[in-house]
Amino acid sequence: MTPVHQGDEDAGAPASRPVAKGVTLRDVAARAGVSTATVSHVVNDNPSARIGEGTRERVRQAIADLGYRPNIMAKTLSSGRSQFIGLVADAIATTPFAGEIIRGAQSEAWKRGHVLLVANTDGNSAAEESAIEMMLEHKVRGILYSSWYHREVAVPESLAGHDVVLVNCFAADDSARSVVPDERQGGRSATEMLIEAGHRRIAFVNTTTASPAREGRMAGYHDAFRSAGLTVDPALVFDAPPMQEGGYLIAERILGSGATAVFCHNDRVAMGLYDYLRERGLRVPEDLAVVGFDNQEVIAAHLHPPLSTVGLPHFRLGVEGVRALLDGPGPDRSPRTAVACPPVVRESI
Amino acid sequence: MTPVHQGDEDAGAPASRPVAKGVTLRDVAARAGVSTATVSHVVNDNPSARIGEGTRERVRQAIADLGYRPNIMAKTLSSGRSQFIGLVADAIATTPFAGEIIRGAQSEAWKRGHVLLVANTDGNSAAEESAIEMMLEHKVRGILYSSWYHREVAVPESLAGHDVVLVNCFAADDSARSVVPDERQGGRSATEMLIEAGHRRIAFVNTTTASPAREGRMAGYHDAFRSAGLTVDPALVFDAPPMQEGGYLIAERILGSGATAVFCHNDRVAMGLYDYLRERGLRVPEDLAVVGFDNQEVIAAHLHPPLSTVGLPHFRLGVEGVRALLDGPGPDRSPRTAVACPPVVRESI
DNA sequence: CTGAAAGCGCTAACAA
DNA sequence: TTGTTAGCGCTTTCAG
Repeated sequence: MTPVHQGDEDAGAPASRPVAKGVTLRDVAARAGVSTATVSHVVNDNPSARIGEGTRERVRQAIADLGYRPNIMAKTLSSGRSQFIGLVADAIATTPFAGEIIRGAQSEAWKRGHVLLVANTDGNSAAEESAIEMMLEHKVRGILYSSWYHREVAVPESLAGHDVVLVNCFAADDSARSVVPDERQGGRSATEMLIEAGHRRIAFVNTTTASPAREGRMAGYHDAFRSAGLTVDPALVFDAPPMQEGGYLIAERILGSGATAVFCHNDRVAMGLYDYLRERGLRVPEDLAVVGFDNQEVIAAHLHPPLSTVGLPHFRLGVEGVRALLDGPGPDRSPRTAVACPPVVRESI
Repeated sequence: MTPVHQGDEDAGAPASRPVAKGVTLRDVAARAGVSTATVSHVVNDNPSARIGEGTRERVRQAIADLGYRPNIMAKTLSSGRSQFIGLVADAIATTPFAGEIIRGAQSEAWKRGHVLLVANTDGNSAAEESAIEMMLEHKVRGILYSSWYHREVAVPESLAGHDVVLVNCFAADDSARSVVPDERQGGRSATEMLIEAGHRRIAFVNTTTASPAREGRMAGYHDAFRSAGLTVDPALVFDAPPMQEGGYLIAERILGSGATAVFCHNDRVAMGLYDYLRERGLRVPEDLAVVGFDNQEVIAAHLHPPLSTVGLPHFRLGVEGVRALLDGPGPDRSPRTAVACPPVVRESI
């Protein structure tokens, strides 16, 4: 803002505006006529050192004039604690899911004055090793180990002895804290949307793949029936590969089962189902009410009609991950934190 | 691997395995009976200092025994150069696009021994400012400023004077180098797929939004006709909002135009078109051949039939971005690098 | 309320 | 071929 006179002792200062390059604490101290310690104190608002308002002001001015910017490396080295949190992800672009986890973690880390060191490994364990190595070299405060889909993982050897929290995944032996989506509640919510709309013959297309999602959503489906005083008809429960093709191919059997509504394991399956129905001239929700799972934006919100579904809380998973890391185990914190999957009502019911 | 005897002078070494915590260069030097300089040289394979094979081996051993891990902060501080590259993104999860850019950049940065500091701003300029500030504090070697969709941007003030390359975006005045997709060639490739399949009445559904994509793909569409010795029929060129709804609503007019094929501005438009056709009992490609643009995996690969399209080279955009940054302007490097958009042939033609 | 000084872990001349 | 020795920029007692 203000034109700056470079210190006379600094020959060859290039030009007009404040040069951030190489301005150190010492330079600021010199210009303000105080010691480096004092500058450090005002920069960090150190409470244990009361600085006079006048001095404080002079220092601020000097900082502004010089365009001073603290050197984090030096700060970290000197203080012994870094502001880095590592996040290793097995995917980053395959689905928006991983991206949401990263966004959540980043947002929370940011708020608490930390910065995220992200590495994606694409599931390659060599890449994973070097990512972890890199993070450790940067003296990260801890590591978030995440998966783009909810599953059990083996925590890498190299992470032993470090502060780790598993995000969207968990260790069989709970050797590390973890934050996961509440699949069961999600399955229940999905089913309840249909029950509340008056449906009784509600089919469920589960995935063919063993996974926490498969078990959890199934349990939730049962929960919903039970607490509504209804009973599940096993003839209404199907298995299909968790993708468009799966939904498309199972459609005929669903129609044949006499179901008036169907809860699909995920949005892609629902999409395949839509395709089949449309080809037969059938309408959603008049001929068949549909609810999905995942809330994959590209799909769910843009189908005809827009698909009611249950969201996977990836963003919050990221947030809770860094909280768990930064706040430590805590007294009332169980090793596994379950984050709710929110129902998203659109027009397919 | 091998049980370790902690140095006798180090009282209270906790236990069994090598403790990475707090092992410094000096510790290694002591154990190997050499100076810290020597250790530094072998750790960095410093060519300007020839170290005897014996010494080298002893040092390696000491490193292994102690579980030594270099402290990057100290290294950076001391050497004056960091290995960080900043990447500011305006989205990270909204579409897989941004994710691909990040993946590409990360992959290339990694190869060259650098680590990416990613920040997503969600288009919020306050967030952007603090992200940039953070990166500058970390003394990044340079900054990649990216957009999830191809567009013109205003390079933030705060980036002035720093090494910047624009990824998937560009500055009107070319004040910074940039790497962008070759929309024109993409549009041409899309059209050519159809021409080569024998189509002559090829409709084009462009977007209603002014953008490099709109201009470029349109130019490419014309290019393809021209070089095939054909002429464009203006009655076959439509505009529609670049989403499912757009494709769905424009479908009737396309059908009415007598086109046998259509090039859609993007995959989502193609998806909407598919919806309409299916409802009318029409078939792709028999009744209408369709090609999209973007190659949005979730959509294109899973439509019935799978959609032929043109890919947006996000991964390579990321790669080229860090190359441009690390390799500098170079002699034969123009301010804007265009990366090819590869045609992806599936079954809709 | 403010300053002096000893490092944090590593690199890079320069000596030996 | 290897060791000595200044720092890099900042934090943090401990004095004054």
